[in-house]
Amino acid sequence: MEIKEISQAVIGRLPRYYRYLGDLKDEGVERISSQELSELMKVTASQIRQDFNNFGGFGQQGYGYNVEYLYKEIGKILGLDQTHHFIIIGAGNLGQALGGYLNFERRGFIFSGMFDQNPALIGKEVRGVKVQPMEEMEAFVKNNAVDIAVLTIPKTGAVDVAEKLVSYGIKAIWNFAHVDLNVPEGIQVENVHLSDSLMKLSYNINRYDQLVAENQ
Amino acid sequence: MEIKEISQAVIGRLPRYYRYLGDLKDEGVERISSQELSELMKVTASQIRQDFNNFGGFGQQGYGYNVEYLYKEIGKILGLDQTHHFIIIGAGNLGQALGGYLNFERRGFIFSGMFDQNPALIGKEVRGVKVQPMEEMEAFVKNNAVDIAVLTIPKTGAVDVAEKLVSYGIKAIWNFAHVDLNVPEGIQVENVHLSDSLMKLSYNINRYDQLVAENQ
DNA sequence: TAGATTGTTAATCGATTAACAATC
DNA sequence: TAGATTGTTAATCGATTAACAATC
Repeated sequence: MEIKEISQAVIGRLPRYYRYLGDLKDEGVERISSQELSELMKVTASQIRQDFNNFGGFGQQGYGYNVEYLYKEIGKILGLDQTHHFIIIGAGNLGQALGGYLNFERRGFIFSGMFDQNPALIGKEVRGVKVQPMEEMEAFVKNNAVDIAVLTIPKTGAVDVAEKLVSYGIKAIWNFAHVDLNVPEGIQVENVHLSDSLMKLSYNINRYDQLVAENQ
Repeated sequence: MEIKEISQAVIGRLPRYYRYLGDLKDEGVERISSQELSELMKVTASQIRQDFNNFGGFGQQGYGYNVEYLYKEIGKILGLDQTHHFIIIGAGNLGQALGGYLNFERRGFIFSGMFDQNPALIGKEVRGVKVQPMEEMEAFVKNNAVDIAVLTIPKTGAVDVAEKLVSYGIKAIWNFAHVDLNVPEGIQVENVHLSDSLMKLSYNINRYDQLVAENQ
């Protein structure tokens, strides 16, 4: 089977579709047209149809889309029908928050290990998982089929830790450290740079204030 | 002064420029050309020059850009020369992590209040700020010139709380709740949907696995 | 002045939207 | 069959890249 390259713009929209379809499913809605969904989600119907058609036709002319079927298919595309094991490096508040988040488990992401440098945190438990010293990381990754590493450590050291994780065989890094990692091709990285996000917000506040000041 | 509308694509790149320039400044680098910066950041020099020119010329032909000047200018564009007061709604681990993050303060974001529904958390202190009951929110926002509300509560209730915050006069919401808020024009919202981000990562892992399987 | 590098215009590329034929 | 709505092609729009004249 040939796999067409799908743009990250499309991929980025899939989780939102998935969320809306999940809600509709829970409300007992059986079918929906691209038009109805477009009004709900405030995007164009055209975009919805284009997006879905990247993966082959999920709908039916004259009918629309079956909500439950579409929901499941998008889940499959996102790989949510598969199980991934993740570990968290950095057992501070953010690491604990992510470790404690039950919804990840529901989507197939299994929280299986947690590591920290700080001796004071070793042994602490988050949702049944004990914090281990960094020295245990290598053996743990290799023995437990860990796919994903979540980096919730300060930016100093993040690049080094990432490099080590890759050498241990990790496939993907969810990076909360405020630094760009440099990983080999084939290792997936998803950055969550919280302060970048806050700065964008700050820009938009300012921009709006200026706009208002101007039109007075 | 006329203000040109800048695309969010450009705005989204500014924090990253800001970070690199800050690092260069700390390393004592005085000037940099778009070419050098492009190699460092792995973007095209053309894009760098286009981006900066949205805000007027920051460079000098034959010389390049003065690092410190450019750093400061981007900071101003992002509104980091101004002070914003923020409160956090939801004093769980994520809320505590964000409240405890010192770097925000350095950028002009002052953590000034924290609220939660859960009586067990009331009175708890995060970086000198005491958790207050939700009933205190209205008076606090009105009396303390709070600009930004950070929503770290479950998605149930988030829409309601956001609506209330807007009625109290908040300007912007940094939304960590996994739901789309519906706010009036002029209220800035920046969503951080963590599970969406994790799903994208999951997609890319899968995609790469398939690619490898195919080419075997 | 010559060399370097920006600022800016033009060309290209990709993503979004519109339109409509296919088909349920 | 007629009406509805998809799948898909074509048109438009916006963002990125290339090219080069301006200028330090």
